[in-house]
Amino acid sequence: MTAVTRRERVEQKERAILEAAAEAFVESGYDGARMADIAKRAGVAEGTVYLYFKTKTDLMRAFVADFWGDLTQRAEQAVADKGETFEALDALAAMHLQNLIERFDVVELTQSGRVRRGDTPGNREFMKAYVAVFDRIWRRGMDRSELIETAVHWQARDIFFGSLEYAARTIRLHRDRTQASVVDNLIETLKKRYAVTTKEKPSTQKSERLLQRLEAAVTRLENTSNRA
Amino acid sequence: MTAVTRRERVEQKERAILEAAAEAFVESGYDGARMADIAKRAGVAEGTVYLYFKTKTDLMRAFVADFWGDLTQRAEQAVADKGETFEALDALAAMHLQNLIERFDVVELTQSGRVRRGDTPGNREFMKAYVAVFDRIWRRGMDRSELIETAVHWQARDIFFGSLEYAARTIRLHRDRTQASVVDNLIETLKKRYAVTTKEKPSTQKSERLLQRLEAAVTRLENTSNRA
DNA sequence: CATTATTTACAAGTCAAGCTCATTTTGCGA
DNA sequence: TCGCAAAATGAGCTTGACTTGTAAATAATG
Repeated sequence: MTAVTRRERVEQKERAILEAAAEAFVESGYDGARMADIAKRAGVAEGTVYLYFKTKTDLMRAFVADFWGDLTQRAEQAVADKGETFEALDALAAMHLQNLIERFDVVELTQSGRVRRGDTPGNREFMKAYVAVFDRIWRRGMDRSELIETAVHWQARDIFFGSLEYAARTIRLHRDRTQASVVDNLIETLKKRYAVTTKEKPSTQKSERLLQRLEAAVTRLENTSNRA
Repeated sequence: MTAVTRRERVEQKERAILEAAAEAFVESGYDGARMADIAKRAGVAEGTVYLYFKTKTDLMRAFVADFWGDLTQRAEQAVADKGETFEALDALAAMHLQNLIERFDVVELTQSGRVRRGDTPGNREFMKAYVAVFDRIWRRGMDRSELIETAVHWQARDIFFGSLEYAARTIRLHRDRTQASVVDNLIETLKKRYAVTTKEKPSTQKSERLLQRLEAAVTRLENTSNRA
């Protein structure tokens, strides 16, 4: 418990403050949270907090970064054992939606990332590593030709994350609407648009060959019957 | 300019304050905007602002409501003369994306709608009338059987608005990515998933039957001509 | 171990910004 | 012109993020 080295003690206190902040932010939102309260929860004077985090904004940034870091780990686990592209996407979507719904407060914090005009909020800066999980699946899918060649990576990604975020809001408002159906629908939609259909193409090719043969035959027959 | 009746004067002043607030919010964001500055811009004492709007939050709410009101009008116009479901959706999507990109600052304000824990921010409260435009198109599409019967209205809506919002962010970050392609892709995706394919399904069935018949005929003819 | 130096902690105090309220000004009917 | 209610004012009040001068704890030095 009680650490020995200086470094350990410092890190321990930093964690304590961060945890206190997390509680406060989740309970009261960014504006609602009071620095004084966070200090008290961490068992530290108000001034001390500022030795570890320059501003309140900084504190929230750290908190949000932590959050997305955790999510990324979980996402990677959820996806690890999934071989086929849409299986992996399904797992990722289910995970993502679940987290969005459970911890929507934090997600909203992420996006409302206090901007005082001028400094880049990095709304999505936090999400970069997280989004990379999707990117990896997608790229692998392209390599394996499980996705059509004309698929535009970033457009698919926006559909994926965008619709899930909106769905999360909807579900929070109407508890009767199920997560599973959202994920199923999304995956179905992506499949219809982006999946390579190994069955369809060949069959049309076959019928085209057939058509050519028929046309040739008919032409020939027409000629012979005309001549006759 | 100078109004006559008391009522008119009051309304005029309210508008002046609202306009001043709009400028300030767009320039500096919610936090950056100063009530003192808004008052000065509107040519009014700071206390006066509070006679018209109870709080700063209220002021922003009014501003954002106005904004979405305008958008709704424009959306309705854009969609008015579009007959077929996906044509209308295409027009709406193009309009929406355009506005998201142009006025993203306001959209972000909408979502960061200051929450002091407890009161519903009504993120989407503003958007209700706006979203109704989509709903109308969709419902009509169902009535006309241009959409498959199993389509889930709200899920489609979330895909529509969610992906457009994310796409808007992406496009703002990478100016080279085009709006048109996003809209095309979205509509294509929705079609593949939700459109009733009155031509395709029956036609392929029909053409297959036709093919079979032709093949049989040709085979027969070939045989007879061979025999001859 | 004593002393000095440095890092860490503290909490009283500053400052800025949203909001209030006692007072003044304005406009209208009698 | 007078009276009075509605409208406007701006000097404070309050709150909460941040600063800063001071004190405690820890490390370095002789």
